[in-house]
Amino acid sequence: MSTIRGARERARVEVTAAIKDEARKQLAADGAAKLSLRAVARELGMVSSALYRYFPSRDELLTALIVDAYDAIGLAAESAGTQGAGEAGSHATRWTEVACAARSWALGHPHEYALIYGSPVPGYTAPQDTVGPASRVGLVLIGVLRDAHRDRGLALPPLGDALRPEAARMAADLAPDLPPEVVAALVAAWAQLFGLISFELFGQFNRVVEERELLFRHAVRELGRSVGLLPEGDRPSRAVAGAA
Amino acid sequence: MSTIRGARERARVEVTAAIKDEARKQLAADGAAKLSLRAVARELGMVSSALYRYFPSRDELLTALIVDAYDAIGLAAESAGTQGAGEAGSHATRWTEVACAARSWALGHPHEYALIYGSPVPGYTAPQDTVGPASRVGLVLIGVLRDAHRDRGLALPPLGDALRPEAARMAADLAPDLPPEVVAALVAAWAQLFGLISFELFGQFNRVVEERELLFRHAVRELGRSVGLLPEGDRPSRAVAGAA
DNA sequence: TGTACATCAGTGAACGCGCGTTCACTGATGTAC
DNA sequence: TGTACATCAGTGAACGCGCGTTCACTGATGTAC
Repeated sequence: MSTIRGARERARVEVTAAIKDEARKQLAADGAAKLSLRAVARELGMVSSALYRYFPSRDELLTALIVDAYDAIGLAAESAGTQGAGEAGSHATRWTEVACAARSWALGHPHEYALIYGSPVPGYTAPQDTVGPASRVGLVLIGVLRDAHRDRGLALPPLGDALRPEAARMAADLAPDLPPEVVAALVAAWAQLFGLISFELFGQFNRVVEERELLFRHAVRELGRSVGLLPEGDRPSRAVAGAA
Repeated sequence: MSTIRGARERARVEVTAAIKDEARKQLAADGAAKLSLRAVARELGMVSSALYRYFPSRDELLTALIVDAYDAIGLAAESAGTQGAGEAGSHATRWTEVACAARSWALGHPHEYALIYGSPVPGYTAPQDTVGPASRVGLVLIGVLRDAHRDRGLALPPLGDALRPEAARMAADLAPDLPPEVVAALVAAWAQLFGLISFELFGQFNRVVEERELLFRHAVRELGRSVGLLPEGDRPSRAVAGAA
């Protein structure tokens, strides 16, 4: 699997990584639209046509960067989500930690974040390879709610008639063990979480919000409430039956 | 003010509009990064250098499009917000209507939306002219809450110590007549609203959400609750004193 | 009302630039016998 | 262990393209007297 056979293969892995690193550097400097194979090659001391041994086109390089970015923010969320996964009663805290991990990664990698959560790159359509990595953060959030539901149930009022079938469909797709109203709220909260991050990163909070981390934590705590999580210490008022 | 003196001035206004229209068309076709003065001129049957009589540079043209886009979505929100502004008890409905108007405009003008709420255009820094228009949607939301607060008060638990000073500062800046906890919740809700719209527009809901309008309306209703609005018919459980 | 002058929209050529991609090639590394 | 061959990373030149911006110019529209 991860064993590398010869010097040639080893070199290939290293050069591929170097290309992506340099491309990421240029992404950070000029944004995705200005990412240029020629510039990457130049900086690496190669001739531009040499890159075609590693990526068949500029778009494929972009795709690789997108997949890496989804994986990176997904990994950040996952490690924040598994820490303290055992301690009961801290589900709201875990929820917040996951959200904060996503935000921290975004602040540390603004252009990579823009690549995946900003406007789609013109003329570029994301291939199938990206859908798995793209869902990792969402899966972590689902995991937190699953644990919370198992341990103490999630308190959320039932849905109106209109949304009920769609919520049931989404629940069947994403998390059959969670109540549909929780899944509907979760999908919305997922989008809203990235709304908070994007507004901060893309400058909409300039001259409006100063203490951005404080506001973020507050909003995320409320988002947790909106999916049925209760802050530590509270007990659900109308607990839904939870397994185990 | 709006009187146009001579034929020359009239022509200038018309050509300026034609340039912006064509630029918007190209924006819709290829995205902001590919917007090209030469292509716009070509399509208009002019020589590229002629555009410099109207816009001193590509960036200035982009700025004009950005301002127009903010104004357009702002106007959409405003007209949704003033309809039914008189009818008491319908504040939650107005809130939802404003949000739906923003979403509708975004769905109808996806590339202009991406221009203002997507990743910042590389190498482009928004000048001062954009900050006024950029705040119009937010101001409409503030207006709805102001009316709701005047009519029946807004029910929201007090803030924790950490966020209180920042909330007070934001309230003083944005809406001195609203309680700080409402202003803090509103700023977050504002970002979250656009998170919902952006996820839908930028494709994150592909293969996840089918009934997007239903989910949006549901989430927006809950967002209204998060800023202290209560759906029609409900009375606030712990009404904060409202003026008038 | 008529004339001299100023303003300004639009032209056309040019500058200098960087881009993605193809292709025939060289020479080093790996493989099969 | 040694040799013949296949693989493949990297070269260098070239193709064809579009871009933003400048500049001296022409000719029509507007203005002052």
